[in-house]
Amino acid sequence: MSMKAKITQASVLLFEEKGFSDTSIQDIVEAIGVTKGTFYYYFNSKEQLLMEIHLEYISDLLKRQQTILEKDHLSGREKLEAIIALLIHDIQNNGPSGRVFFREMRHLVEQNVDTIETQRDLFRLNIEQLITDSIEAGEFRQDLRADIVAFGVLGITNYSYNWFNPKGKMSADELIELFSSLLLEGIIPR
Amino acid sequence: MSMKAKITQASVLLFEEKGFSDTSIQDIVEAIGVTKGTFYYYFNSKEQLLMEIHLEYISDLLKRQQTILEKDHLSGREKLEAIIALLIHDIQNNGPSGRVFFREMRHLVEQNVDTIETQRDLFRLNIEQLITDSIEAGEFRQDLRADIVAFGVLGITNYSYNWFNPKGKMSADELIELFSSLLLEGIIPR
DNA sequence: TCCTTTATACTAACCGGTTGGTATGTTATA
DNA sequence: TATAACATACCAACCGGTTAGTATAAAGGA
Repeated sequence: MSMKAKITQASVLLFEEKGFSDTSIQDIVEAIGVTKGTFYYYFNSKEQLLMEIHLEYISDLLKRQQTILEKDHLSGREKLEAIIALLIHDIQNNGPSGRVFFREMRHLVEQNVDTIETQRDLFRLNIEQLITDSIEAGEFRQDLRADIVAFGVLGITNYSYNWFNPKGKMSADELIELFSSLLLEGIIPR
Repeated sequence: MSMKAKITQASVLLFEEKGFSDTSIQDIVEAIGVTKGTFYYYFNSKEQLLMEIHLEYISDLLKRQQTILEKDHLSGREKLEAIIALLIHDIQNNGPSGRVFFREMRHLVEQNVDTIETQRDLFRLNIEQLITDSIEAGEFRQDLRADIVAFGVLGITNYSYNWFNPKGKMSADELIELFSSLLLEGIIPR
């Protein structure tokens, strides 16, 4: 693994554990056995490192969301389930990055916040569009508000980053099935 | 308002805006025009201040949840809707405190984290129990897992702290109705 | 009632320690 | 030998917390 990737990986773990502000660059370089000179050879600032972590996280999610949305043979329901699965599986593979993404965005400079928020909003608006289309197609309830449903889906999945342990008794696939069933079928018996 | 209350209020707003670690005690006392000595007259440490903010927030929510659960004439559905309303309305009244609660708990010392987590878990387990009872009573779907539904309800509502603006076009009451409908009836038409 | 004591509510000044960042020096590799 | 990849040493600024001291008010005794 390249030194830059080592620095990034160690940073994510430390940022997750202690937060961005309480993690010093000294902490980061000590974790991988180098010195501050090395850090500033690869990054111009602590903030730039945080920005790269954010960009990597959200652009990866957007790319994978896009491949789901392009699968025209899938129904709206199947696409929605696939996006839920994308996010829940991501806890397993990218949990630390996700938690840093949700918690530490405020420490980016304003321009970078704008960039990240635009991409984050795009992910949400893609879900909203999927729901709008499915409502129009008659597959989803006519009286739903697509924006609120999108926020609901994201709320359920993103909150899981805070409690779901993929190594626990319940597997990611079970959780995906349960959340999909809850959202699609509702709590009240049919 | 007492000086201690002033300090707490100013702190919540600053913690929300800049985060706990990036808010210095100097920032807090400057916001209300006193000096650091005043701060340490009322608090033993910055951490103690954070703990009091946390305690006030969660104990208030628990108390109000309890009054809902005690209303025996309400159905499970009505109780669940009342708890959703409790949390959404709280964004309006206690948004800053809520965001500080969700984001800054890690900065408490271990013993205090335990205390807060126990109360936070109690809030969730109360919802879980309500759902378990309603499933057994046949009011809710038999194939639901109460724990997952509780996490789902909390995910949807707590995530709203991050995006819902009570002063925007949509009112809190509208949002409560939309979320209740989504969770209870589901996305797929009946 | 007067005077002493004590409590309250602060202020100003300071301390040891840490921070992000920089300037410069050294080493390995191609 | 030139450049990439580091290490070393350092700085000015800032941090949470402490301390000594002060003005005002309340309480208590002769």
